[in-house]
Amino acid sequence: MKYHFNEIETKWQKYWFDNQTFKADNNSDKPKFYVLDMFPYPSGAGLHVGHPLGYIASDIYARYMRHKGYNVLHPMGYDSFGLPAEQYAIQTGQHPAETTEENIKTYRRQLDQIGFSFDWSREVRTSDPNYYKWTQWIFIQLFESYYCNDADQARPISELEEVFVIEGNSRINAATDEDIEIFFEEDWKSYSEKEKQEILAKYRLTYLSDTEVNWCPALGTVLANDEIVNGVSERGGHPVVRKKMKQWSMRITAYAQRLLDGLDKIDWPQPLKDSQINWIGRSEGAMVKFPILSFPKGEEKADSKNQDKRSPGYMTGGNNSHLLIEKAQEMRNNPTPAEDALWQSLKAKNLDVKFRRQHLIDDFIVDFVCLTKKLIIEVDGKIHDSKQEQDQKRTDILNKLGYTVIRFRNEEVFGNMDTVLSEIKKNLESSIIPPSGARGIEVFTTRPDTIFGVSFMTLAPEHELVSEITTHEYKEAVEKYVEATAKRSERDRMADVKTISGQFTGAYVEHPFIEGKKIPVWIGDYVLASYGTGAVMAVPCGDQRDYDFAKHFDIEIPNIFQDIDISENACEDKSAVIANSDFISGMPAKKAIKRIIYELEQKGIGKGKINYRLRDAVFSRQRYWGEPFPVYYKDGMPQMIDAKYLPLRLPEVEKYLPTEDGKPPLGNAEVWAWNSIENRVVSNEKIDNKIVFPLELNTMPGWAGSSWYFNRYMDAQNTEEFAGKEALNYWKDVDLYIGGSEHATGHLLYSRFWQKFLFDKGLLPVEEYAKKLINQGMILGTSAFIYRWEYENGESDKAKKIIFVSKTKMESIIKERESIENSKRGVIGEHVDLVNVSKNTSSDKWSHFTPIHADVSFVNASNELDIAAFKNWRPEYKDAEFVLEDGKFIVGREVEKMSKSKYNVVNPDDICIDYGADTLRMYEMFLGPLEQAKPWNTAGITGVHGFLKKLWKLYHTGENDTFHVDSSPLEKSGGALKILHKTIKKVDEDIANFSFNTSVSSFMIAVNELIALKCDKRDILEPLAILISPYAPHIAEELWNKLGNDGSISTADFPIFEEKYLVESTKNYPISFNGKFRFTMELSLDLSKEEIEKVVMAHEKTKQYLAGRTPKKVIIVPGKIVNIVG
RNA sequence: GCGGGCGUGGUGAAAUUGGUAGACACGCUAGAUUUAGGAUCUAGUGCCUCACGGUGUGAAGGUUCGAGUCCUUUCGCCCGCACCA
Repeated sequence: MKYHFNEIETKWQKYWFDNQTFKADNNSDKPKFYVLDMFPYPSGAGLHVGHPLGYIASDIYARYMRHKGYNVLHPMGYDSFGLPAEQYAIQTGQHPAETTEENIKTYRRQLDQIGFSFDWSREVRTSDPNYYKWTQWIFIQLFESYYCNDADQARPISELEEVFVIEGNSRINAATDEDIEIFFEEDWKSYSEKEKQEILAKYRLTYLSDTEVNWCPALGTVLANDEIVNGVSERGGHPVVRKKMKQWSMRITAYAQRLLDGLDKIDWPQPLKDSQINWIGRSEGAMVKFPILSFPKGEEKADSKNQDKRSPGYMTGGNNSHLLIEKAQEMRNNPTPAEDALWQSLKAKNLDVKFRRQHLIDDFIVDFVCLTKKLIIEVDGKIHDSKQEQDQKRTDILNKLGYTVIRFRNEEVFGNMDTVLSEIKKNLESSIIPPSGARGIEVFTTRPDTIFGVSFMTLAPEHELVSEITTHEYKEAVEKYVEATAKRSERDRMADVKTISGQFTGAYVEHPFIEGKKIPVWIGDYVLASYGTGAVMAVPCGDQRDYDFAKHFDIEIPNIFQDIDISENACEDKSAVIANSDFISGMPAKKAIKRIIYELEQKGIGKGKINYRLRDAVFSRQRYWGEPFPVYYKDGMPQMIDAKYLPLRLPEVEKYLPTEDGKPPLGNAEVWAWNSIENRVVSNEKIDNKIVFPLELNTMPGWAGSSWYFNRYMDAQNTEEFAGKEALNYWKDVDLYIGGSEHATGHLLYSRFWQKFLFDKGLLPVEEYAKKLINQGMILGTSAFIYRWEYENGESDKAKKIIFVSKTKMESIIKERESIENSKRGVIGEHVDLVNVSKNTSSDKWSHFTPIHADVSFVNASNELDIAAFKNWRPEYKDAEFVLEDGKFIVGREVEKMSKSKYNVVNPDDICIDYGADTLRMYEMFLGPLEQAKPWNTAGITGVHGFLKKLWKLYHTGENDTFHVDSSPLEKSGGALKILHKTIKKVDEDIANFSFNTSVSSFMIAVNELIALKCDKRDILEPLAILISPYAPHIAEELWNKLGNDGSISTADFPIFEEKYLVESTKNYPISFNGKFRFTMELSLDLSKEEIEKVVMAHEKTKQYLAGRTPKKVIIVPGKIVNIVG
């Protein structure tokens, strides 16, 4: 009986479907095992032969684990929101849902045909409202949460509101926007509802913010960085501008450390971990604040009498100075009687120091301050009795900034000015803190130990302080520079690393440890606004970029390294000893860093800080085909739709393009407003901003739905929860996840973030969702090229025939041409005559060959082109001429990514028809290691197909090749048993190591050997069928059935390896001389070293190879090798 | 520049702890069989050499009785990040 794979495969696929063979139960006595594949985006092109590679591997694993007695969850679904369906909709008007539905049907048919053991009852589709309902729900949970750094977990936002009412935000340690300001309970109470919401947004784990995006007006959409090439759109080459847009962001940065720490707990490939580590980009260092010495507005009056002799003042105000400065002026002009009295006294008494009144310190207006001594004097009226607590907080903050605050009551000032003054004097004496303002430039540095080597400071041109600190003199130059950099795209700036550019601002900061040392502040585009604080302390002797900058602009380069020459290059070596650095001189970097951080913290001007490269993730897309946000806008502020009313379904639109005024496609929807009373979507006409409000027009990005789908599989039909507690606790996490490494810093990072968040909320039992992950390598295509002869020398190409030249011939023409070139004969070779091309007599202008992709389906295994098929492919090739070699046309081959445009796609459907699914499965595994990229070559498939035929034959040794096994008990002859157990052992090990390619080999070896033995024993062939069943399930089911078993083979117990069948009594020892193998000797394994030596030395070949010499040494490793040295 | 991975026949690749390099296949060669084959079977196939033998895992060193495997240097290819302070 022949191996009719098509019949067998259809039969068993139907059986599995009818019997729900692979439906997993959420309740079982068996241990659980969860095998997951990355679900595909169902594209219109269908699956090619590369896609199922990972699915086959995971299916083998899942089937193997079922044999091993596990309750296996092996689901599949579709990541069905996405761009191609939307673009197709723009072109054709067909609803993306319809296209997607069609594509899914194709996918399902293709997947079924390969015989996967998926539990389809748990299928998920991200575009299904029953699914995205829960994606929206998770979004709401994120909105209602903030990240508490003290508890190191996400907490409800309502907690914050409770604290704000009682004591403001000064004691909250949370992950927030950078520009968070301190406020007190009175402030909170005085804020409007909108202001409160604006503040809370800075804490929420998802928030709206103005984000710079790449806007392409011609395409009417935002583009991702990788969709832009050389400043224009990849598609169509339209210009792209940077534009600020209100976008949803995810505060993934809150989880940076935990995302890093979690990697230690999971068995994922190291390269993938490395790229996540790299992406998160943790660096340890310090924040240092350099006080600004400048001529800021207001301060420059300090010495207005003599413009040339202006001395720098200290900018001590905080970030809100611009709001407070007028008020301070007003207060200066209208002092209270007590303030006025004290002011007069302070001026009159010569205290040797300068006092300022109503001065800005951070975001406070203090009554009097001596900046050089950092002493603040406050004069309070009665009103302050009721505000003591608030005053204390203000004092605390000022103390933190290094100021001493002393407080007098109005009565004291009027009653006894002398006592007040002597008190002030006393404080001035004791205070020896050097001057420093609250206003300063903060920098992040990983090398705080090099702080004494700072000779300038560089700000990113976009830094917010640039406009404030630039002096009059440099204003024009700075503005010009800022404008010039703004014009260049981020990409240009990054690509152009070599050009050094920058501009001095005229401003100075003061060195934190060297009193009075002025450090010039520059701007330069080598500093990125988006990393750290957007400012660097430049240490030219310790950083090459700073060094180059300093050299270029002729800035001093102080050397702070002991015995290191920095005349040519900076020294970035951390092992250098610090010198010329006051209290850290002589220390190695590590110690110096510790000390500096300690000192910075003591002085309140800096602290140890861990900085991350990771940015918050922009979560808005200006697309139609994605999850709608469950958000409407009231007074411009986002409001969440109550979870009860989810899903918020995608509205119908007429056009899938953005609107003419640049709104996202959902702006075309006519019924897209939220009635907050009836809690339903209503027509836009009803918007009154009282009850009916506009809905969000953006949709969620592709990674929203894929960030939690693995949890949904555990309880895919649940309508009450995103997944039930019981199911979640049973399946817990993925035991094996297989997918591509291209998702390393996308899906695989975002999904870990969501998992951790949901874990924090107590909604999930584990913090990492996938214990083990394998990246399958890409299967590459083998493109076929044919070589087109290109005419030159001015003759009209169009009039000429299209001529293709067979590969070897083409190569020999080129070779010949080279030799002609070399000999400068200028005569063309005979091959050109053969193709009737007029001879080129000028040797400097050769015609040449252009390789053209030919569809691989026109090419056979011997690289011969089916010329007739090729001519029919394209009308322009109809009359083409072909120059053959030995009567054949041979194509060139090259390995490339499999893609439609390269005509090298191999369809699994064709393989299944020609060779069967079992052959496809085994061949894909046989190609090479799972994790490695490898080219597809259909020609090689015959080896695996032949193997399956041999396997079939092994069970069909009856008359006329009918099914036959010998069920009589096995005789003693251990040969077959040894083969079986050797194979069991190998397959067990290989599956444990995900080395599927080698187990296919061992099956081949086993079958070859069993055929040689003419083995027909049931005791061998039955376990063999189970062994092969994970790899080739259809043929295994058929054989299992023929062996007389009922039901599916899929849960048959996997054969158990027994060592006893492999025990050998002898070993064929390799005998080496000086490490060189010469011959073998069959010896008993019972022999001792001495006995082996004796036998080997007595062997005549040994004598022959020794040729009379006496060996110096004989190495004997029992059971392994004999090596004779001498 | 930084981080990671990989270099073994004509091709895809094997080689648990260092112990007979190239298993298993493809391809190729020869033969058998068949009306024919892209079917089946047999034998051979790293390279050099008629052979004896020599040589061989990108290259060069080293450790070792013994190295594809360990160490150092170096070259090439691929992937990720990229002025990250």
